[in-house]
Amino acid sequence: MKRKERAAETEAALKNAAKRVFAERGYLNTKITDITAEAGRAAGSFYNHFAGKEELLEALLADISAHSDEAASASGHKSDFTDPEAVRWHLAYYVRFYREYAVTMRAVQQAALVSESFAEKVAAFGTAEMSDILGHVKYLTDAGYELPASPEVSIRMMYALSDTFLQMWQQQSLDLSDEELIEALTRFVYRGLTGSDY
Amino acid sequence: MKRKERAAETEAALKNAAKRVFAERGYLNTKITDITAEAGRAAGSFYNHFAGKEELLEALLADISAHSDEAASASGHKSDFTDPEAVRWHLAYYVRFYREYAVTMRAVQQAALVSESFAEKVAAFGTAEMSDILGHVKYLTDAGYELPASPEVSIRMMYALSDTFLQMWQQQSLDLSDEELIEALTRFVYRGLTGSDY
DNA sequence: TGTACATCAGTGAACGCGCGTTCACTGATGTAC
DNA sequence: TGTACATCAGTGAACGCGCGTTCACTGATGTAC
Repeated sequence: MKRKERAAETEAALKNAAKRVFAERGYLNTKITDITAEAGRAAGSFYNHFAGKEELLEALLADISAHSDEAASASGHKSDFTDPEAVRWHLAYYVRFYREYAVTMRAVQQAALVSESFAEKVAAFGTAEMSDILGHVKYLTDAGYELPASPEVSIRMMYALSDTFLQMWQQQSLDLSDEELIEALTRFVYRGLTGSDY
Repeated sequence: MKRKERAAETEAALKNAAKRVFAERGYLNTKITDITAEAGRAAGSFYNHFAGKEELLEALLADISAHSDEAASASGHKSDFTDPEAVRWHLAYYVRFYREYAVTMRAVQQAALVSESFAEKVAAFGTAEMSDILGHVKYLTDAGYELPASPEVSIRMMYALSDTFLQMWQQQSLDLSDEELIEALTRFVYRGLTGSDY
């Protein structure tokens, strides 16, 4: 079984090389030969493993789902958003997630600009996350808090904020520690949703 | 002077065609021949007016600055952010701006993924807007409000929210009227910045 | 005002570069007997 | 265990497609006299 091992090694090398190269110059700017060169393999080798750049990206995406599924329903999960700690927990989770998979996430977002199928994936991912949170926000309205808009719109604002701000943070390295970042987001979001401070 | 007129007409036709085509399939997906075809001109004609797709985009961007300069320091400008109306005014201004120039703005953002020089333009635009707002936010700290984070970070959160949410709104047409959109943003931002409702 | 020539905007076929993709070949690993 | 053959992962030069860009040409507009 040395053959399959060797193939698996090459496939892993290509995926890791791709992540490095995507991080450096972006998905759209990356040529297939950039990836194979970074991985130290011949150009032709790529096609033993992937039909093209898009399929490689799908493989990277599949890796994420695999890992994040096992971490789902993680311990400490609080769903009552009247408690600022519940909001903080979710944002912290998101920050950790984003940090770990930032390269692939950004690559997928870039691919979505050019490929219909990736655009759909991104949209689906977004709505999945949103429906997750809808229940949490219900605690707020039940407790008499007035959201800034409808629950759906409020959540989308929350995501718009978190997502883009995290991106800024990663790229231009606002010099904020993880804790400061999470604290800033939590305060802004909690205030925005509830209309009151904590 | 019929010659210059004709040239100006063609140039305008190319720019308008480009905007239409960018809106339809995105800047990165657009070929030069897509633009010339949409404009009803021969492919070669393009190069009488622009050195390439990037230069055309720069021309579109220049059009924006030209128009938005004249609208700058517009009437009704309020800078004291302790007044929710001042926040609303700025967000409304931003919404109008974004709606009018959405196509070009999105094209520039896409170009920034692939071109160093456009990435710099985007960054510069962002920091320019930010320094604009810094003074407005000072009213809040002076009045004893506690921002969710440092002024710079707070403003970046405000922009992250507004920018991305507007993009969502444009693309997937959340069915919100202009007024509802502005109201939702204003409440979320005002609450986020001040920690109190209005 | 008329004529001869120059210049310019526009045309579209042709060219050529860049890069994705293929394919004949190599050497190693697996299989059959 | 050994031998002969088959299969497979990897190689990299070559191929060819797509698209940006060029350029010889056309017809119209401008200029000189």
